[in-house]
Formats: sequence, structure tokens, C-alpha cells
Amino acid sequence: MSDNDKSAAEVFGFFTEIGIINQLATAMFAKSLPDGVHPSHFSILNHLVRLGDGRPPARIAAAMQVTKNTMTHSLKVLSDRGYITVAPDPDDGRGKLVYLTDAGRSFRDRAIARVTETFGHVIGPDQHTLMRRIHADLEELRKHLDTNR
Amino acid sequence: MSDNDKSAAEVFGFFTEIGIINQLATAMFAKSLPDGVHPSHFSILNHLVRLGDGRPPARIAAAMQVTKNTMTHSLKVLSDRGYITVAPDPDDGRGKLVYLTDAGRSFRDRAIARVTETFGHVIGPDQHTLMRRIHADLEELRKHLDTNR
DNA sequence: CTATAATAGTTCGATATCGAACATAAGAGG
DNA sequence: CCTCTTATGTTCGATATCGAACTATTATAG
Repeated sequence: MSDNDKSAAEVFGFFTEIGIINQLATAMFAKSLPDGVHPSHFSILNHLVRLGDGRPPARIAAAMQVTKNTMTHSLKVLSDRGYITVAPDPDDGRGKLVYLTDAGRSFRDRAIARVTETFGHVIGPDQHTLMRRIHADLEELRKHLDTNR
Repeated sequence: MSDNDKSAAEVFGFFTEIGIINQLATAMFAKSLPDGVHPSHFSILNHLVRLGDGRPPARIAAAMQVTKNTMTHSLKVLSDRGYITVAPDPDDGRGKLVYLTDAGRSFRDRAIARVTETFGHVIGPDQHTLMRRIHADLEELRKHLDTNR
């Protein structure tokens, strides 16, 4: 095997591990969320709580790394459940703005409690140490990929 | 914020990084594959090349961490494209066995070349070093999650 | 100003994935 | 043998996501 092949295999193996971890974590996450609420929906609520609501769908879509049409769909689900409201942007005739409702905020809080509970059973001190050890590297890699895609 | 909250936030942040990296890598991967071939389809071909074909769908599904019905669908796609053949298992009336075709093998080889090319533009020596540094930790975490899910 | 380009959100059609329910076949216990 | 349980693959209905095309609005260039 050439050096080139070897490094390709390494890269491939690396992203395979990432993919499996992501899948296992997402599955755990999904199971700890109540009926019919998808992890992506929760992420939107969490994003709005952390960075503030009153944002346009396009910006949320960019932050979540999904397309605008996916965001349209997700916002419709959240709106039907009463977790957000979507209003026209008074300053831009094309745009809309997304606001959290009280139900949305409290749902997010309850979800966090349940997810914390679930992960607490699986993530012990050793895993915690491991995560802290490599977090900075992951962040750097994420930024690199995001910039150079 | 309590210690409990803090550690929950750390875990959350960690898996968020994993999720974003996975998404960026998968998107790059998908774009470097030819028309209509999904990363998951490629992974099945790659799995069969590396570990040998003549395997039942159920085992492939378990290895790929997807449900059996998803595997049924993916195998149909690969079969329609002529990359695999699926035959009944002579030793088990319920089962089937999946075999690679020559077209499947050569498609996999070409795909690897294209993917290597694409990632070569983005993954430099620094990223390579980083990946090697944390690969063992990721593997350990993956095994832990897989065992304790 | 006006024409062209860029942006926001939506709609349409397609695909990957899942959970639940099902039919068939193999295995285990009595 | 016969029954109960388990395993394999499929079908059905639902959901998340994407790419492409579209409408409406804003911004930019000449």
C-alpha cells in the first residue's frame, strides 16, 4: 500500500469512527426525547434559547447546517406544537422572525433534564476525561472543515 | 451552574462537535460520489470488499448500524444498479446472501479514488496529525457507547 | 430610475431512514 | 411430534432531508 493509500485509509477510518459515535449518540438522544420530537427540532429550540430568539429562518438554517427548505419544514413542526411563533420581519418584506413561546422554553428545559439523565447512565468519569482531552482538537478540526469545504 | 449542569453542557458540546464534523464530512463525501449513490450505499460495498461478501443482509445491517428494513431498501438500490446480487441462503430457508459483482468492485475502487482526491484538498498534514492523535480515544469512546447503549 | 443580481422563504419530487406489524423458517422444551 | 420462542426479510406508513425550481422582495450597477 502506498503512503497515499495509507493516509486515505486513515482519514476514512477516522471519519468512520466519528460517524458511528454520532449515530450512537443521536440514537440515545432521540430515545430520551418525548414522542415525535426529533433531535433536530430540539437543537433549534436550544439554539434559540442560547443565542436569543427573534432570528430569521435563514440564519437558523445556516447555523444548523441544513437547507432552507428543511428549516421551513422543521419550523412548521415546532409551530404546530406551539413551541415557537413565526412572524413577518417588519424591516424586511421577504423575511420572517422566529420567537420562542413559554411552552417552547419549558419543553427545552424538560428535554435537557431527560437527556442529561439518559447520558448520565452511560458517560462516566473516564469518558468525561476523554471528552475533555480531545474536545479542543475536535473544535479545531470542525473549524477547518467548515472553512475549507 | 451546578457541577451536574456543567458536565451535561460539556457532554452536549462534545457531541455537537461530533455531529457537525460528521455532517461536513458526509456532505463532502456525498458530493464526491457519482450521481445518486448515497454514502451509505458506498459503505455497504466497502464493507463487503473488506470483510468478504456472501453475507446475509441482517449481519450487514448490524455492522452498518441500520435497521433491517433500511438494509432491504439499500440492497435493492445496489442490486438495481448491478453492483451486487442477492441469492437465497441454501442452508437457511429464511436467509439470503449478498454477493459483489465485478461492476460493484470496480465502482467501489473508482469511488475511493474520487473520495481520496476530494479529501486530499481539505485534509493537510496538520489535520492528519490531529486525527492520528485522537483516533485511539475516539475508538475507545465508540466501543464504550456501543457496549453500554 | 431602471434593469439586473442577490436573498428569503416556499413548493415539489425524490430518497434514506425508522418503527411497527407481518409471514416464513429455524430452534428449544416438553 | 407439537408448541413457543427467536430470527430473517419484507411491507406499510411516517418523517427528515435534500436539490431544483419558483415567487416576492431588496440591493446594486449603469
